[in-house]
Amino acid sequence: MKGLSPEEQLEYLRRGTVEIIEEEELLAKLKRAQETGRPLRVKAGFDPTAPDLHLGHTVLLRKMRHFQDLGHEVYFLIGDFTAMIGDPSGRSETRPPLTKEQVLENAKTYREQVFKILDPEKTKVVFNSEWMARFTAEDFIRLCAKYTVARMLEREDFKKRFESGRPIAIHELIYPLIQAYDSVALKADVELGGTDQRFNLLVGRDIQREYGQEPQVIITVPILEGLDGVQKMSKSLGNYVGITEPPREMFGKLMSISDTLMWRYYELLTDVPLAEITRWKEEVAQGRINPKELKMKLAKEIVARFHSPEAAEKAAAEFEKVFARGGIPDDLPEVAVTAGEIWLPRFLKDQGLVKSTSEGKRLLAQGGVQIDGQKIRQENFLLEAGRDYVFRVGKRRFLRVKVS
RNA sequence: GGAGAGGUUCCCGAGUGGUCAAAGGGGUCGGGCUGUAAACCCGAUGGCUCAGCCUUCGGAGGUUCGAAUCCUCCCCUCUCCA
Repeated sequence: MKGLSPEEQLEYLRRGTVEIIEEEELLAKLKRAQETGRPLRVKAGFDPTAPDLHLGHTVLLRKMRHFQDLGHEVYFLIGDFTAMIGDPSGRSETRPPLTKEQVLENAKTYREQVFKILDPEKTKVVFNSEWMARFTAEDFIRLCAKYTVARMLEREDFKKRFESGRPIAIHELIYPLIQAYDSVALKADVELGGTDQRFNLLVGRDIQREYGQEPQVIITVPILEGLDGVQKMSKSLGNYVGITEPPREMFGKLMSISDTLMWRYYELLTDVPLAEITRWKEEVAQGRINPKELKMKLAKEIVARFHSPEAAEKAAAEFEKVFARGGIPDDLPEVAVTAGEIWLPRFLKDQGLVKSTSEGKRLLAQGGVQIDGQKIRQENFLLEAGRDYVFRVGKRRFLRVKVS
């Protein structure tokens, strides 16, 4: 990777980005890095409140990794100081401030998860409290003096709120300045962020200039759509694939995405060459490839990355068995019970297969409950001694019941 | 500080004294069709010891045979004026 020319590096980095401001500057920096042998300092900030990473976060992490593969230095910035302020980007609810212990705990989780993608050798984890905690009131006012209210109000959401008379707390206006100052403190050459960070990243350029530094290049990456294909992937929307999820879950979730979304995931979550993806699209359009095959391939690749190739193969085989051939999973949860007549709504609830007896009744009535492959609709069932039954509720909930 | 609007079931949003566990839409779940894709069709969507009962309409009281709907106080959000 290090053998690439600056032009080739730029090409490599361009994939899956929305915007690079400015490309010429990046090229110049890449050239200089190669000439001087001094790698670029690449920064990306993370909020210490959300240490549970999902595939959406990995779009950015992968871009960071790309820089590392090219020999550059990545600063994984944990915004513990800024967490006290709360980034106003997007939502409006205030977040509770975190304690030092919580921050450290979250940072630990970050490290565990993030290095599934980043190269630990080339990653420097830093906290902005390192420099912000020492920031004096005087420093702070000097920083504030370098930007104007009018410019701050150029940001889309501030502008809208201001024009419609909705409140903008002053600390919200400060946030971009602090983030920008982080770039000064780190002497960042490049800052990466999602498209929703665009404005903040741009402020970083201005502030660096004010402090006599060469402005950072900013690179924005798309916000990944969640499993629904519409809204951004997020834990609270429940449309995410967490990177610590078990292989089976990961695989199943990825198989349920739409074909359109599959292309998007290929582009942003894998290193499959774009030319290859384009070719596949044509072959699918011509009916020469069943998109399902490509989706399996995608799911396998992602599971393999976060678990192992073996785990991926196993997940794929089991998926085929259970969903394509109507079989049952290899290892399903088991319970031992005594023989007798049971009332299914209660039984299903007690076994955790449904949330309430009412839900159990509903599913039964709707044909969503199977025992040994037979749809069961009546609420009472006789468990015979010495037999095993396999319960299936909905598409994916299974339970083996051993009766004695 | 003053004036006004509003807080409804996961979300949006109807509902102004009984026929309201509460319209409609979204989401979700189940079934059908499939490739656990999309689209589409059907159904469900508070809980329970389930033809009945219990708990829900910001909170606490009150009026009434009966309240999400009326009254009182409180909490919260928003708009306008200062």
